[in-house]
Amino acid sequence: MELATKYSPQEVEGKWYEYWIKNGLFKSKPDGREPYTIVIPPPNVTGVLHMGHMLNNTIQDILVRKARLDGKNALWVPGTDHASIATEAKVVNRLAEQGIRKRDLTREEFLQHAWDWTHEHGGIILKQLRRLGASCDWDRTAFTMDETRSESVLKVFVDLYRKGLIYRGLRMVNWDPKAQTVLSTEEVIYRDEKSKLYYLKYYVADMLDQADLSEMIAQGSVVHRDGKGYYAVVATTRPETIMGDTAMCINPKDPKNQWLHGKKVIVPLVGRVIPVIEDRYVDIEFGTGCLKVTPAHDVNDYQLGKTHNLETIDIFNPDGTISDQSPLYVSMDRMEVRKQIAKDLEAAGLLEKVEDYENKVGYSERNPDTAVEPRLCKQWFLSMKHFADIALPPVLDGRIKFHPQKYVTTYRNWLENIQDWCISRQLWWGHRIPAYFLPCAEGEEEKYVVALSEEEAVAEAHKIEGFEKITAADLRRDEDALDTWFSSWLWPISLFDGINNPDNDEIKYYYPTSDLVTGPDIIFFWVARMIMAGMEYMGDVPFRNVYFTGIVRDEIGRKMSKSLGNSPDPIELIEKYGADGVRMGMLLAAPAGNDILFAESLCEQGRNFCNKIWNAFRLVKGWEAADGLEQPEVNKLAIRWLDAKLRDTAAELDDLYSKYRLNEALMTVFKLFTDEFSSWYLEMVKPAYQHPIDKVSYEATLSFFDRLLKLVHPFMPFITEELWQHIYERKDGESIMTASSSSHFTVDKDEASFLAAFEEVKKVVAGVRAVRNQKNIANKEQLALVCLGGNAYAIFDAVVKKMSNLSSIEVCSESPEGAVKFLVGTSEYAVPIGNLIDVEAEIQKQEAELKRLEGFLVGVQKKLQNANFVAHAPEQVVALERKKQADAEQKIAAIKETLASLRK
RNA sequence: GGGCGCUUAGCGCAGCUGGUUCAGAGCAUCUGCCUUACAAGCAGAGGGUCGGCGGUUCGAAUCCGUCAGCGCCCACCA
Repeated sequence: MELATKYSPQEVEGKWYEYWIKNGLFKSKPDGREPYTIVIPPPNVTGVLHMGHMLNNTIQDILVRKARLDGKNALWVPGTDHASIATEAKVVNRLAEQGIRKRDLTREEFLQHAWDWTHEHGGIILKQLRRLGASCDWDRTAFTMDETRSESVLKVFVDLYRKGLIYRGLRMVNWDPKAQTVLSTEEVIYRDEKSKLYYLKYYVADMLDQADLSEMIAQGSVVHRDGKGYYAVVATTRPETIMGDTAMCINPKDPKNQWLHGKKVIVPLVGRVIPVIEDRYVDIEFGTGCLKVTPAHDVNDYQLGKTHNLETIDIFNPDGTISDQSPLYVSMDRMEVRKQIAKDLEAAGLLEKVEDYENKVGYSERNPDTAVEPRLCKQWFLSMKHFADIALPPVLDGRIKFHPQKYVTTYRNWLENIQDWCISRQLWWGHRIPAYFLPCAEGEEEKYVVALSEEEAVAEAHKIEGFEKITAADLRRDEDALDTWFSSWLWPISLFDGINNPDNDEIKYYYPTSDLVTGPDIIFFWVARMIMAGMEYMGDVPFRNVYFTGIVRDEIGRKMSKSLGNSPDPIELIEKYGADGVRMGMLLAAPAGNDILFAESLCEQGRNFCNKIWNAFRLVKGWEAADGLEQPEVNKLAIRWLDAKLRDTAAELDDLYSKYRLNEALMTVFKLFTDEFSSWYLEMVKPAYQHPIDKVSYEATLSFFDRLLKLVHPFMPFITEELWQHIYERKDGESIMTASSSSHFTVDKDEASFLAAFEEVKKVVAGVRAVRNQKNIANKEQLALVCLGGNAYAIFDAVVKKMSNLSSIEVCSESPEGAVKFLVGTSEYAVPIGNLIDVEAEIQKQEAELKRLEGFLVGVQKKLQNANFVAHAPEQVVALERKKQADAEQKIAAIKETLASLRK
């Protein structure tokens, strides 16, 4: 086979991916083996692959391929999420482009558009994942809104309702005026914002008794007055909400505002007279200590309103414009009103001052430009106390491990302060809430039943007094859909149909899954809730380990985003560097939990590594194996060494995998291949040009290559499959993916010391090479090596000779003339180079080394002279220091001798 | 305001319960090589008072305190 000098992924990747699919190598079904299961964090069905997915899915694929190689029954289940709010927004936008407004469509028509869009764009992302090499069992591809999953969601809703954990209630919720739906508290993102603090004048409506007032002032009241009368000053960041003011509040303990006690004030511009109420909630220090109370539009004000029985005036429409409940600015946008009202207040002399102010404003996670509006509405909630109680223990006691562990604290804090989960959304794209309202008269309290189907709902309704005769036509199903996460939280269960069919073989075999790989940004949205659902419905954790990846950023640490244009297209990267190269690039910079600063140059490194592997293969495959040839000594040593080295490294890798230190595992594999295998082993056994290699060494090399490819495979599936198929004749359907490899590697004592000795030998070789480098002696030119006073590693002479290109290795007690000397440990070596030697330079070098060693010796001696050290430190440590001292002294003596001879 | 984490070579990082190989590998840099596997390569080399200060200890990158800088999460101060 003729091989190009460069690996070309384009010719290889598609071929093997097809082969894997054709042979059903990604498939899994329950059997007697140990299962290893990952469920994919389902990407948005209409999404496209971005760098975050690349990282996340590369990691999952590495884990699943490793498990497969270890002989486990590995399953990675793919699927997509309907992403209710995001997808609905996309569909609405697309319709808008076509001049269609959502509100002009019926629910059915709209859903038809949404499904069209889903079918058109859906699953693109899954196709892209194939390019990456993702070894998912595609036959199992699921969708959060497919039949099985939908049925599961509704069942769970009904079940939780019947358990009393789902309730419907009037609450202050977060409203996204753009998407026109309510959001959960987790979907609101608070950002610091530079804004203004407006100081508004609220004139006092009552007549003031001058005597009282004087006394108040004497007691510390701070009174404001101008030509139009007495007034209070209220500081607010939201002047546009004054139309909803129904009270002003002061702290009863605030002396400055005592004069307002029991009075009434007039809302500026609006003219409405509102009472001054008192509540300890008000911060005396903030602003003037006067708070305007708008119960309809602020969570705290709502609480105050409830306590003090205030009227609630909702001045906003769902789209964020001013409603007709307001006397002013009707149908203007709230943000416009803020600007306008400031001007109008100013003009009316009702604005005392404006200050710059920094505060936090909540934005919609899905519409980051839209400020969320607190709004009072009736919604469905899931009571969370119970779930927090069942979800906390498994994480605290280690049944679920977080990597990195620090997220345990985050998790706990959230659960301990959990709020009820608002699960209804005013959207159509999603699972429609299975609640049916019964007919009722205007103003009467709503009545409803919750049931899986309309028939059931009718039956349920019949049980209610007064509704015994009701028919399906009388029922009105709730228009709202469920929060997307209300389906995702069932994912590890619903993928195996564990809700509908709790005792089926699949759920029993695959649940709990093994590892979950996801970002810390959805720890509350998803991870925590899956644990809740798992504990509630399976009585067991949904996964054993959670690997939190970092956020993919660009080289200078900015988050990758479309608007910044700093996010490379993953598919283009794959085309440029090959999937294996990109996978390596992603992982190189990705320690668990740290953000990764992605740079294309990392993919280059990956591509280069592919070439390295490719070329090593070219070399080996180019050899001609000769039968009767005697095996050189150096080959025997090399083989013995690499065999041990491979087992040793494989053990190290297993350890790294078990700790999810995948980037370190990759680095270990990388060094194993480039340094140990290519630079050392291959160079040792490599026959002279156009000479054959002995059969034994050849076979050994092939088997080493085979073993190495398996170690590399989880990281770089394509190139490893390609080469693995070429090492030996393989049967059709065979694959490196499932090639057996013992997973327990050990190195005995003898081998360990052999490995250690070899490391010393490498230093000798490096020493000779350094001499060549300094003296500009070509590699072709043979040198001689003299071991002064003895050769501790004589059995490795063949190695040293070949790797340093030596004519001879001799043991002498004296250094020959004109030699450069170097030390490895305490052994001294000399390389005679005749008249090439530069005596002056050599003296300088040796003197520098002498100085360093003498300094080191002083340090060690100080330590040993310290009676406390000798008395307190463990014996071993003291012995070690003594050895250091002896070694240093020996080295110093050797250098002094060298210097003396140089100076002769 | 509360909580968590980080600060080690130019860069991004590893250094587990304090003491062998503790100051490390990778990339980048520099030097020399187009040595018939690979120049997308090979062989060498340089580079850090482990954020500052204080403490515990015979001994601290490692433990404790404190300060500074950075980051993340949570929280109803308008």
